[in-house]
Amino acid sequence: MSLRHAVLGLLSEGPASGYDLLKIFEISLANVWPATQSQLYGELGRLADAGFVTVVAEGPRGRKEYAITDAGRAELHRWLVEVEPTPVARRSDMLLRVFFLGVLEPEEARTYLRRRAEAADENHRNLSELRKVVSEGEDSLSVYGRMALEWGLRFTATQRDWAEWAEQELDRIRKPQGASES
Amino acid sequence: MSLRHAVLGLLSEGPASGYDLLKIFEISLANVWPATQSQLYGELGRLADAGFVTVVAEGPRGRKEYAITDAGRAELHRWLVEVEPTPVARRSDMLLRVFFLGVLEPEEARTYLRRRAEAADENHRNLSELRKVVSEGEDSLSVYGRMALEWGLRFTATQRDWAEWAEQELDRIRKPQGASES
DNA sequence: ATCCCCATGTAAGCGGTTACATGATTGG
DNA sequence: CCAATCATGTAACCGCTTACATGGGGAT
Repeated sequence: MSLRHAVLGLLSEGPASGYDLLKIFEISLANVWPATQSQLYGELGRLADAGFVTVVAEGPRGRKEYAITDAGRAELHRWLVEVEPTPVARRSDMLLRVFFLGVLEPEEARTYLRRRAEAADENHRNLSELRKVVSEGEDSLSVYGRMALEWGLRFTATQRDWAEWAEQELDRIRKPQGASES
Repeated sequence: MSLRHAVLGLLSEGPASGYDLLKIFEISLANVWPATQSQLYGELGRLADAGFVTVVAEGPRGRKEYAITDAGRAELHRWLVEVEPTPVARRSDMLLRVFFLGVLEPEEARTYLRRRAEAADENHRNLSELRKVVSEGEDSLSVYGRMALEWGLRFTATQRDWAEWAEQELDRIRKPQGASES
């Protein structure tokens, strides 16, 4: 149930409409907690029912501006300090495929790992670009967002290095210990 | 829809019952693709309907032994070589919290990051232990399982290092560039 | 006999994705 | 006036989690 806390977190910086929040999700939280329009409006309704947010203004086109309440702030704080984060990579179909590499031809397995390294490297480059773009901005979200971005950079680098190592490892597996050529 | 391919992958090593598969999930795939009993039996039924597996034997207590079919093997192969793996860490409530570290007292934020480092280190130690346990075993699942385990080791180490870096970074954020003490 | 393990199944609920649906307002 | 954008909402579906439910068979 993190979407609700993502919303509370964003509203803790100031009031916003569902539409505003959606934009913020797209530009700044997209890489850590993507949310769809559908989900967002639903959650805002539930948050209002629970008393964690209230409608503070109504604008044109039925626009509703929400603000966080004291109860909402308390809930956000509780989530931040008391709730243990869920393990990051609990499910990975990328690693699941690794378990079954044995059913592939050696060449196919190699290609798979090679592609993992390339994909990781591409992600890494994209994040590097993103860092340049967001390097200004002294608001809280930007400052801590860069901290999260650093995680992404390190993570993708690790992923790339592992995939390259694993590709090497394939040879070791097929040509075991004592094997000498010729 | 990776559960079905996890099942196909396991059955590609030989026939097994739902119960057998459940045990294998618990001991070897638990860290990459956990599955519950409930899910597993449902999926086996659907796989049979789709013609990817068949019941090859019935044992005591209603036990049904499933084997993969040629169509199942083809589907497994297709999934392995053609389907792009989904990005590993698409959602992270651990990183989501990082975005909102600004709402906490400096001391609380520091505690949060410290705990991340500790948790990562603990995971790292657990995986190191696991590696000792599974270091034998020359079957395909063990060999490639160790490759996946190496990913876990590198990943948890990166996570720990990042959290330690981020904790340092907190100071830099609160005491900006030109600030001198006294 | 009894207890533990083997063994399979069903149902409710939750969060997320995709698609559908509608309409107002503003800028060129 | 027309298009793009603002703006909110509903419904169907899918996979995962938790809990419930039932019963047979082997070991001591």
